[in-house]
Amino acid sequence: MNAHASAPRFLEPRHLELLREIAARRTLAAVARATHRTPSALSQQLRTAERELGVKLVEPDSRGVRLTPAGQLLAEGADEVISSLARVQARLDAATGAPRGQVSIGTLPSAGQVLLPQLLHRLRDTAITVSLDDFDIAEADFAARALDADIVISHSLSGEVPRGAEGLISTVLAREPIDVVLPADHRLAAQAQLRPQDVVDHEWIGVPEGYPFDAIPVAVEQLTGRPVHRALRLRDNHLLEALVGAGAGIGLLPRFSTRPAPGVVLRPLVGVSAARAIVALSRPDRYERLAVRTVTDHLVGIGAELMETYAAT
Amino acid sequence: MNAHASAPRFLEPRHLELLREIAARRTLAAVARATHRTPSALSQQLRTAERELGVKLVEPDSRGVRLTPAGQLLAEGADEVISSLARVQARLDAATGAPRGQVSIGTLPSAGQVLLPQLLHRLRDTAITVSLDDFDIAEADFAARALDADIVISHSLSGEVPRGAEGLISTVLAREPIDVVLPADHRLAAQAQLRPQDVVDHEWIGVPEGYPFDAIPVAVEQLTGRPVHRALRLRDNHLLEALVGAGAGIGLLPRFSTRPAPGVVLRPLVGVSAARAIVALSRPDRYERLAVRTVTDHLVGIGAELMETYAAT
DNA sequence: TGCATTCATGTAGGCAACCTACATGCTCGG
DNA sequence: CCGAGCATGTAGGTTGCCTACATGAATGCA
Repeated sequence: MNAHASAPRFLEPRHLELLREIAARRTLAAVARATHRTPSALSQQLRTAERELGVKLVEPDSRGVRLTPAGQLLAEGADEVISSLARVQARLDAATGAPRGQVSIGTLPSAGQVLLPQLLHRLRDTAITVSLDDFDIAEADFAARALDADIVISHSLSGEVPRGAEGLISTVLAREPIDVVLPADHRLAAQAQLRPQDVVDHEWIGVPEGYPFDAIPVAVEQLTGRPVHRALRLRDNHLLEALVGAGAGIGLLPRFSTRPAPGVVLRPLVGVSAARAIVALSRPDRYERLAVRTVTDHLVGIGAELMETYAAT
Repeated sequence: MNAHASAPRFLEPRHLELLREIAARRTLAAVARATHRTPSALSQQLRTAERELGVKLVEPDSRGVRLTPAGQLLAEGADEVISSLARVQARLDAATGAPRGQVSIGTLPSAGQVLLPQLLHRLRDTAITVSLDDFDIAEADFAARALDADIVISHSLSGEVPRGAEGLISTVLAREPIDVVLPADHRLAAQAQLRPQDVVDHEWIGVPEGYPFDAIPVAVEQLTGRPVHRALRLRDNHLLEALVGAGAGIGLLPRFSTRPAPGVVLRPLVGVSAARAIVALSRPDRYERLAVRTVTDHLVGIGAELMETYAAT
């Protein structure tokens, strides 16, 4: 653990980032998958880092590896260094005028559907390119995606920031009402708006437990003191809409991203808090990049336009 | 100036440092000399940096180069990044227990003579190695040496920090009286201490103009209103002492670093400020390194011991 | 208690990056 | 007008990083 061979002038950001990734993902293989490299490459990098620094950075730990205290220290320092690098780069980009580079976005399908077409339009003729991933997951899992993507478009019904997003930069893009979706010939369709006691005794099509939308039927149950019967639990909004149209029950859909099909109608739900916050999440060091900030700013603008559009109607 | 080819994940510290060096040294050839590389290597690095960033960083400027605004921006950012890297490294070193690496010291010969033997002794059995350079130069030139060395041991008669050392970390290591050196059989040798009017009319052996010690005869001239006659101007203290012993005149020597030869004696000079501050200078980013701080701390300790030793006698 | 899965790590070879040596061309000063 | 000093280009060697593949260890399930 001695015999350090002519250490390079600097601690290498490459190594720091690797350590941070290991700290976050717990296993070399996971880091390798996330960074599109082989575990072998990472293992070799670790060894050269250890050789350069003269310290052990990882230890075997059952099936995987564990950071040594020294490794952990560097992993923590990584944020500081990488943020500083990104800050300088951002200043350069700002001076050069045009932010550049690839911004990776992970998004809910429903929110992405209304936000991203506009975004791509706005990014046309800029040096920013976008890579996309989409997923529909439990509220608490959105934060984990901020490891992979520069910006995660998530939603929260519990407040302004999704659970688990502590330590992330979170920006509210819009507040979107969640409406009740009914067959057009449903008895309740005659009412302009619906109260909890109107809907509690009908057959529901819900979402899996832990999914944000589930907060609404839960609130209805608490308010009325009666159980909501969820006949089905689905993730995909369009599938749900189709089933509602087929008379399988009533459901909930976000207002902006739903253009009701002929057989169904949307009705506002009043008397419980029935809205979601659409929130962009970023890890602080990723948010230092000007391109990332720029995209986030655009998303804020698009969200504001969206709310205006619907407020006007 | 477009067509950026898959920029690496990070701004490279290597490039930032290069730009900072160019900002400081004004010419590629000078940087090449200072970093022991060829100008060609630097030129190529610049081109790759420009390719990666998609910005021109330098422009031809008469015989040399000049940083573009973008280059200047990055050169300024370099301090931030490199300091941050060094800070993390310092934390690692502190945790590992032992600071490591090479610390380059540039020093005055006289101060080095009394400080460095002790320093090397203290660094025995540590992982710190020292490289040395020595020079005897004008007070205002010491700061420039902080570009090359991690620690510059300099001195100032004008105050606590040498002129030109703004922006550098400066640490006072010791205050050393400057005594008058006389032939042992000189008439003034009978006095325990000497006043300006005692010495002004004798033949002096001085230092080149601008050198710190010259401040003392200048003060004597101002105080007495009479000119000091400098028969010779020398840099080397031992040479001066030998010539004083040979009766060529009287001179000034720092007390700690002079062990008077048989034929000469030292006498304190009172009535003017006759002392120098021995000061360690470091560029802030270099000072972030734990090894550099450790060596500086040792120097402070050695300086304190030195003053105690002389106060006791 | 096997047996497949999931890790980490080692080796060999390709590919790109960096540097030196050398040559060329430009700019200034005598 | 010529030489000194500087930047830049090219060719070639060396090093470093990564993939592909093989090995070995630990885990969890039948």
